[in-house]
Amino acid sequence: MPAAAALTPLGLSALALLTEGPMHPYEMYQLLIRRLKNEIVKVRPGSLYHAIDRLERDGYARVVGTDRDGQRPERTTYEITETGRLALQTRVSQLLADSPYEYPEFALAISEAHNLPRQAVVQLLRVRLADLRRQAEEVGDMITQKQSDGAQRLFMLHAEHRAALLTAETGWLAALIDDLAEHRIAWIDDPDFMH
Amino acid sequence: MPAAAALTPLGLSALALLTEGPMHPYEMYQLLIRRLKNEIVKVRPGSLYHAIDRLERDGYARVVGTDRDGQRPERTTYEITETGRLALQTRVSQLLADSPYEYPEFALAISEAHNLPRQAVVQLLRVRLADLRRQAEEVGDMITQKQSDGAQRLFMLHAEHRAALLTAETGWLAALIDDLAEHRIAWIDDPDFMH
DNA sequence: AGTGGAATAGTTCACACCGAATATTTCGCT
DNA sequence: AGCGAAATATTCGGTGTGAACTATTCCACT
Repeated sequence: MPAAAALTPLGLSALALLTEGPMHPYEMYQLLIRRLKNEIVKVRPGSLYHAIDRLERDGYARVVGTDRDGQRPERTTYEITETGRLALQTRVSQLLADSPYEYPEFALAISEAHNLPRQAVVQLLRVRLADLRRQAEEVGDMITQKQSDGAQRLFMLHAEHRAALLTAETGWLAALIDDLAEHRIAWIDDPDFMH
Repeated sequence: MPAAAALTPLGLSALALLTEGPMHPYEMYQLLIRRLKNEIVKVRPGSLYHAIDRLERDGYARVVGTDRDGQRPERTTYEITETGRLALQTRVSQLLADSPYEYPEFALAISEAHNLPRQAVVQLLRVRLADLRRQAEEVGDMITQKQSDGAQRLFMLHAEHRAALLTAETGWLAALIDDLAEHRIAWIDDPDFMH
């Protein structure tokens, strides 16, 4: 077993599912979609099969047999190993304490925004702001709705987190747009801009 | 020229550099590092060369010649094309208005946190909180320092953005840790937890 | 003056991952 | 009978990463 690189997000999610019992890949796919994990990790069939292969290769999961339902393609069922359980907990711990910086593309966009004229930037940011506000509302609704369904708060933490970030981002962005529109920030297309 | 997929972050950065004049890859690398773009995009020599090849393939940049300094490896100099300028502005516009959701790994970590006992989670989150606070302070210092250097605010926007997000995240996290530590959130290892 | 190790200059390559597209079979409907 | 959707899986090209590789310059120490 060579090296075993860190669990990728999808690998981690798959391994977490195996914690609930043996499963075949397509079943994992279904569950991930049904549980909306799709909002938290990017779930694509192709990537999932690859991720599971790696789990096996690294000794975190093993094949417990293949069956077939009628004449449908054959399914391989996997189960988690002890090493797998350990790896899962280890990785979750790591990520909780210190998830690595992720280079949001928007940061890049602002840092290259000077390639566009001020007014264009203002317009574009207004579009973004509207969109962020919509998302914030969506997440907010989702939370209150689940809450009234009596869902455990434990399972809504990620939504709360997202809500907090969205609020901060909309606030900051609204202020920025204002400063830009009111010429409180010098821009490269100002007549008196110099460097 | 087939299709030309969207500029990747590194491709975009490289193209933006070519805006300032013809350059060879290593020079771009140096500049990116010196200007701390490294904090905004992941800059690795290998990826940069690939990214530049793609710029050329897609007609956004073209070779203007190769020279060599003594017996050092030969360098190829590139310049931006008109299509390239257009593509740059188009992509920046897109990203400003609507950068796609990026699946922060921490969200995944919280949503799998129930695989660990409550106290472990509290401990780990305390570590993260300390780290986030450190980062927030760093960014804050960076901003005030550059400000007193008389740097244009235009070039500090990404730092302001990051500061805003860090503040929100530390605030939310501190509250969460409290709620967890004080048992205000039911956890799977509670004696009376049920679902 | 000579030697050897770090730092700089500049690039290439093999491998791993992701994700879109694409099979292939079977079921449920009309 | 026919046809679209579901079930299940694989293939393949694009991208990024880290190591390796070549060649020079700088500098400390003998």
